Amino acid sequence: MAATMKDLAKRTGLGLATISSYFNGGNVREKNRKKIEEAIEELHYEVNEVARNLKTNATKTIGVVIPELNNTFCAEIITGMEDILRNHGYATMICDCRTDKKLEQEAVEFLCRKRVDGIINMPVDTEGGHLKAFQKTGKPIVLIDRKIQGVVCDSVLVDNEQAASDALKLLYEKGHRNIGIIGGPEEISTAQERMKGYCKTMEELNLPVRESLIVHGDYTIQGGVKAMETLVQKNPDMTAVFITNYEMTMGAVIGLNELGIRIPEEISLVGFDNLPFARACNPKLTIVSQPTEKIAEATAGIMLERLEHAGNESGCRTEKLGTTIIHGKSIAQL
Amino acid sequence: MAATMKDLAKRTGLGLATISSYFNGGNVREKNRKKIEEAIEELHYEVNEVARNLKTNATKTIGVVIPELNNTFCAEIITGMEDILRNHGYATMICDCRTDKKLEQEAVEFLCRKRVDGIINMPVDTEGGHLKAFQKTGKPIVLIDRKIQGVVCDSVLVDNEQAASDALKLLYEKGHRNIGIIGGPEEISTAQERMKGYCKTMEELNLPVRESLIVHGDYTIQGGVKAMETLVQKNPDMTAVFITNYEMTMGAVIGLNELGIRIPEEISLVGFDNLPFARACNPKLTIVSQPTEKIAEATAGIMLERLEHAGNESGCRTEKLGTTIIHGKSIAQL
DNA sequence: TTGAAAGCGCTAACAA
DNA sequence: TTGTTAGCGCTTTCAA
Repeated sequence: MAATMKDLAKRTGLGLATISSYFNGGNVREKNRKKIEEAIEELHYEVNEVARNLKTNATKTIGVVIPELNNTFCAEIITGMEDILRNHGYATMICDCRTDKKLEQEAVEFLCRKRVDGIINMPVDTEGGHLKAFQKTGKPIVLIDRKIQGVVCDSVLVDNEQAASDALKLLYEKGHRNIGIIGGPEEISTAQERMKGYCKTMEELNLPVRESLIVHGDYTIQGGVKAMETLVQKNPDMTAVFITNYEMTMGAVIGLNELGIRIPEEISLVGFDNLPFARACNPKLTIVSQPTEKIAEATAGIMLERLEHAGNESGCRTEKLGTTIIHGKSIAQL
Repeated sequence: MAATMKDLAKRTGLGLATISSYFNGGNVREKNRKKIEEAIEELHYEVNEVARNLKTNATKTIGVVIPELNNTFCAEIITGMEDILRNHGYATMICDCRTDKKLEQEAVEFLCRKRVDGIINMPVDTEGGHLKAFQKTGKPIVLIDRKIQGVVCDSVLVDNEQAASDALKLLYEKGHRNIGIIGGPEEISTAQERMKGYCKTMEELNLPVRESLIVHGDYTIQGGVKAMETLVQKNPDMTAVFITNYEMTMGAVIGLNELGIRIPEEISLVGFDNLPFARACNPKLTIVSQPTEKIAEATAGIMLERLEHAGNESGCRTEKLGTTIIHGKSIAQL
């Protein structure tokens, strides 16, 4: 068994409180400090956080529930958040729910039992029922990327409507009029917003919003491949496509390559996310880039504020971040 | 404050032991079972794992320490492991040490204080000093992907030498003789083995191992770009390059594209990892593919066995898995 | 089958 | 500055 504070006390002849005080930054006489440090060394003592957490009723751990860890967008955000939270003394417990509502619900319950101090969630269940029980504990919840109906809490979002609008206008300026879109799952707010941005901007530009130019993918690579095939087949006059997430962008490129359709000579493309991939494509892809680093900072920032100024219930904050377009060579000038 | 078992006891008029028994699958009279369930409902009771963990001296949590979460190879393995471990009742605590030895050491210490039941590590520090203290606790450690010197424990590896050899032979068969390699950091065992496979196979094939054909990259995208630039500049007669990890493969493709060098007409390529990326390249990349799913299964499997048959010290197991070549169109027939 | 009580390792209030 | 002590929420003996 590992050494305990009691062992340290016995070894040094000091009281438990002195030992505890040593670990919690209290005043300990220099001589005793030395004694304690020697004992720690000899006994290979390591604080037992489990016991500490039980006593202090705080775990210094934040639960993170995401749809898919194996997804660059998620991974980048998590990497950034973990870094910031760790630097503030908070650990991170990541649960990948594999885009499954039931697993998501289980993940939240699990984290609840683990008594995490807060939850960061990129939600799969758009109703938000999975968060209700946790919210009753009064601990903070921060939502990222996607809005949900039923839960009142902080969130960090991206201006998806504007992002889509920017992409469309860019294609328009280059002379494109028959512009297809590969949208996402209809129940996800980001997909709705990007689609709305497309439709609104098409109308603004006096372009007809034709049914056949709209395909709903499922945010996966294979979904992107299929969606591109459908678009190409249905729209012989289409000159450009806007793809609304990274996986489907990859899929769209695969689809075009496999159909032997040249980018941008035959079809122009505006993709989404993942700069290195865009750069590695030949020709380089023009993409809408989401500010993952800023999302991470904003999310961690809000969480830390809630944790450190608990009780300071200042209504719920919503941070909305802008996207940028990274120019490649995947748009032909018509 | 959240409800406790005491509250349930009070509410139902039962003793603490009965409540505990209910949660731990013991025999509880049907009538009391009902009462307890009602009380749980009313009080929104959730087991406090922190307290349970303190008492049972087990957290049912596995620490995972990796160099970079935002790396498909790592992310895929973790996703697979997490799934298996969760299905066996174990949670996962992931620490991304950002390829930093100091952070890696801190991560292990942190997990130690958190009293995780075991650690899975893709090591950055090849000396293994960071694991020494944890190993003294007698809890299991499973290493993935990379060997280290000082620590005797289970590991799950890939046959990197064979992987490199396969790639080389494939290029040789297609008529290539001046074959460059973009290797990894010299201290990492996977990089050493892949390099060894390259050198040995070149000799076997009676090809001179020329200094100028060997570049050591740093396993990053930008490193791949630079390495490819160097290789091309130094070797006008080089017809093919073998790249030894995914990030550098991406970098190599970017480098060639930016130099305006055509694949495979001017330079043939064998890359590493990430099938979707290879498929999205134009032309499709031929790659060495590592069995991430199998690595995940093997690692989780060994860990679970150690956890469930603790004390059954059967020496250390080393699992070595094979790679496969996925054929694309990035090799020219000379 | 159930209840009473001890104790896991720690923190913190209080007393010295 | 240090020691004593209670108790965080749970599991687990032991008795009933």
